[in-house]
Amino acid sequence: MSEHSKVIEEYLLTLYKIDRSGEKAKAVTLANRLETSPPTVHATISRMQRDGLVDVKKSKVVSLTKVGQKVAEDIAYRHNLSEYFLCNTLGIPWYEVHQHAHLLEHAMTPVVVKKLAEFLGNPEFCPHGTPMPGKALPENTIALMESKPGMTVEITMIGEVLEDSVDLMKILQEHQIMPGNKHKVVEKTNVMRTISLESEKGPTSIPFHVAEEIFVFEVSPGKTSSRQQ
Amino acid sequence: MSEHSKVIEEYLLTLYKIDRSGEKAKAVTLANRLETSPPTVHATISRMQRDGLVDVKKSKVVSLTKVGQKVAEDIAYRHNLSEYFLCNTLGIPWYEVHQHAHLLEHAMTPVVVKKLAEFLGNPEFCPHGTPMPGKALPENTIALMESKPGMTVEITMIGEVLEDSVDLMKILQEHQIMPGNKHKVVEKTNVMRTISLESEKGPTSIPFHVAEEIFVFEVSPGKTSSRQQ
DNA sequence: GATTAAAATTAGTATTGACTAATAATATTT
DNA sequence: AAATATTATTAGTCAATACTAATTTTAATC
Repeated sequence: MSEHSKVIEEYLLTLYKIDRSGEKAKAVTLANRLETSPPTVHATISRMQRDGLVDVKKSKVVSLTKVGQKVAEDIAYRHNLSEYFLCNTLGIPWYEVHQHAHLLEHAMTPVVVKKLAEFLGNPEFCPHGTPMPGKALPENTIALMESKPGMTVEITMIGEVLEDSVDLMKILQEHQIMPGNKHKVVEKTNVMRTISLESEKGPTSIPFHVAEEIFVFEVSPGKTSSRQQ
Repeated sequence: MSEHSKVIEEYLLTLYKIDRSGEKAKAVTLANRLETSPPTVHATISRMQRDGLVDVKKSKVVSLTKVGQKVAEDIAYRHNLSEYFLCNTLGIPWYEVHQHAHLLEHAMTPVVVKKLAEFLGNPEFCPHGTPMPGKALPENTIALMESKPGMTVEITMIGEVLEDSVDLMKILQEHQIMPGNKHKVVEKTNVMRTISLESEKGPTSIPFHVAEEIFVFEVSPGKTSSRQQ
């Protein structure tokens, strides 16, 4: 069946995430994301191509084949399920579950996946709001970057690129920038390149580059959350 | 700290189990247990020696160093904890948890181990009755092989070598040969090379070579279990 | 279009972990 | 002790995954 090494699974997952964020995956991107050298990426992608997991176009864009996509979704599901479990069952801090899930995702047999999903009640989102493969974010979801001052927004998802930095995640948690929470967009300053938010817990300043990776939808100020974690 | 590959962790765990069962580990033993070739074992043991994980005596007996022992206990703990979780929390059948734990044991960070142990209430035995490193079996535990007809025995542990065969484990489960259950030793026939047991659930015949790996202690027929799983 | 910057690739190495075939060293048995 | 069987080891390969340094190709900018 699908007996892929940890390394190959990492490549598949990364390609899946890049694709889902709408970008085009080239070897450089992979080298940066996977923190490895371009020659290594080259060799690994060649092997994956040989094994029918990816296609490489003449434009050098790497994309998942049907098979690769299937496997990648499986890994993404295992990752998100692990995060949900670590966060909601074991009580491991929200800001660090990604790190631990990173290992677990490669060590779950189909039986474990199935039984764990049942145990958790088949969650549809990971603790950072990422939908399980097949599921989508609310239709009216936009990047925080696109929001306008005056709006009240509810966080839907913290982009996966942000999850890699535990320090940043810690700060987001401190300021309650977490799925389901509401914040008012106060100001957007091009000079400081930040967006100022305000919630019951106090004010926060989000740099533009981070705001690109935080996803929200507009709500009327008083409404309660429409999504449950 | 301890960044060991899956392969090295497997070797360490196997050495730990061999040692605990009182045997001496030689290269052949490892080759059989790990289902790999003698030259591979030779090369791997050399690397482990180089890295201070094992000692090899002139008699060719391989033993864990202090460091190796420490790491091995850690892996054994992760394995047993995983089994307990898979069995008691997820409800995966007793006879197959070993297989799944085999993968998970290499993918748990210290934080996950700590939090999972807390969640499970710090269990002291795996579902097969193997004590966590540091814990011991009841003092009066003997191999089923050593029991005498007429005795009523309570199962304490199914030896780890047996866990590798799902088919055998299934049979043991069907006959309720599981930790905590009581059976009467009916007969021990050298001709058939089996031990006949009887419990409320019916009679069972255990081949000698299996009886060597099942551990029990004698109880008075009516008594209730002295150990909880 | 020429120059420069960026990306891709090739060449050359290393380590881990695996194998087979052949040989050397121990044990075991007769 | 000699013959046999078992173990251990060496030699020679191979694939996966990594690296650096050098080169080629492609893209971007002047």
